Amino acid sequence: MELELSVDRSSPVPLYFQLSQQLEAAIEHGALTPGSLLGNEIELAARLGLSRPTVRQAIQSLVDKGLLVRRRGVGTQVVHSQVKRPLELSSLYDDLESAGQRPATKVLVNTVVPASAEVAAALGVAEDSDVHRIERLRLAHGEPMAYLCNFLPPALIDLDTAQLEATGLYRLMRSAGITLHSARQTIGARAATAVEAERLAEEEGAPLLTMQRVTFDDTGRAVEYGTHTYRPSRYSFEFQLLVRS
Amino acid sequence: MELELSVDRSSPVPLYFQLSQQLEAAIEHGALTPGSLLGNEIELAARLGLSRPTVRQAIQSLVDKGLLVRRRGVGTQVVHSQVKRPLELSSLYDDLESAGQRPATKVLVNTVVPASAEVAAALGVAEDSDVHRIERLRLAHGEPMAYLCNFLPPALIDLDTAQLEATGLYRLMRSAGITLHSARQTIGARAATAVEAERLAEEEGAPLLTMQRVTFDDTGRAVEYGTHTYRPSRYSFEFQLLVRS
DNA sequence: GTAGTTCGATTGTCCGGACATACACATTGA
DNA sequence: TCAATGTGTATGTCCGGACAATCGAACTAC
Repeated sequence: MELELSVDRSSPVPLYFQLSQQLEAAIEHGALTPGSLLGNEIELAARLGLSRPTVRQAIQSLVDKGLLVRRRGVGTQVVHSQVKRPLELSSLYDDLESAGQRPATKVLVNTVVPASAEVAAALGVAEDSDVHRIERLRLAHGEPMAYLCNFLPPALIDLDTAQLEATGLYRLMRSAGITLHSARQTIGARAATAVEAERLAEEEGAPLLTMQRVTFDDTGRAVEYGTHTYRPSRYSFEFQLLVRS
Repeated sequence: MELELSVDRSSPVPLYFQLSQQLEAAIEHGALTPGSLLGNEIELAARLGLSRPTVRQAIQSLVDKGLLVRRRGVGTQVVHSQVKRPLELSSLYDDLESAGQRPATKVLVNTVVPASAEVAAALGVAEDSDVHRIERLRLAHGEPMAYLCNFLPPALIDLDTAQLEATGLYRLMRSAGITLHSARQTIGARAATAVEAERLAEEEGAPLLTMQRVTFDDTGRAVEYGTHTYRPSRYSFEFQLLVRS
């Protein structure tokens, strides 16, 4: 079986990227079956009219994604396991949407408040300086699923309530030209207080899943701090990890 | 300020790796301050007597780790944020130990059982075939912290109870020559049953943090399936994420 | 003064080659 | 029979160069 691969040299898309996408598609589509060898790099490069470094760059990106495994003296083969998606800096909104849940958002609060000590420390701004505060209720199938409380530094983005109800916060930030880079997260659990129970239609004392997150852009600025609580019967965190070798 | 960098060509350690380690150390140590430019690649290569691709490979590995950011036409600079550690495929034991908690483990069960449907599906073995089952209680400061129930395929590793109490499961597997590759994890929460409460010295109905994980080695084989419950007052999941661009 | 343009600097992409290293397998030897 | 050795093949590392794309700043023109 010969895999059909080709590159378009007139395209502005980098050659290694064209190749890696085709390989990834072939794996996803099943044309490259798990465990199968990929053929050696030299020959592959010759077949495509590319140099070996370019082919290696394409392969390496898929190795980094966990789709391929290289073995010296053996070859490169497709990992045969149910690799879903590696852990991304994901938003709840996108998670739900990709699960076909058609999420709804109700904005409870959208205002500017002085930063508390906790918020100031997380965002790296002065205490009592102005920060945006938004509180949202995320619903799926009409049922409350999560309560989201977020703080953003001022002058970063203007938060329109209508937009917040139509899409997710991360998507808004990205379309505002902010390139998200990393986030620090803590996931825990606790018993619901009376107020929390009321918000999420749970009983007081019921277990809640909690997540706190500080998100940074590519310059290292903190761009968002959030405290979220989820109903564990409706949501859990699910992700794939890769070892860093 | 000139950063002291040098490579040892007689060392078997790859040159790019030597360089990346020195740069990482310099960042960690503070010699390279956040936001500072790294100097252009050409000049850096010349100074070290290396080629540009080698220098680029070193820098790239740190970019992948989230320590550096490249900007075309500008240069490469150190990310200025409190980057802790990226999310690793971590073991609870290592987590605790690195936090200086001196964890203790009590092995409750270490036996071989026929695989249930759930376990068989997770490990990719036939139902009712033999699998190892181990149940452990993880303690810190004499207090129970987590209850760990794990299943392993047979003939992979022999599980000595004494060893299990002395170290973590992941460390045992690694030293048995198994190279961990990826894991699929689910984190949730639920109320403790009477049995769970008893084990963890909690009250019935108290919130518990739960984690299920299937771990794969580099050939894609499932090598471990685990169901863990944590006391949320004693433990929470904390990690750093990077965006995949 | 402001907007548009040019230009230098720096990374991004790609090439072709060379040698080292590790693994699998066949061969050889005891 | 079994272990040690050799051999082929594939990836790992490294080199030196070339041109393109992009960013920032200085410069120019209105």
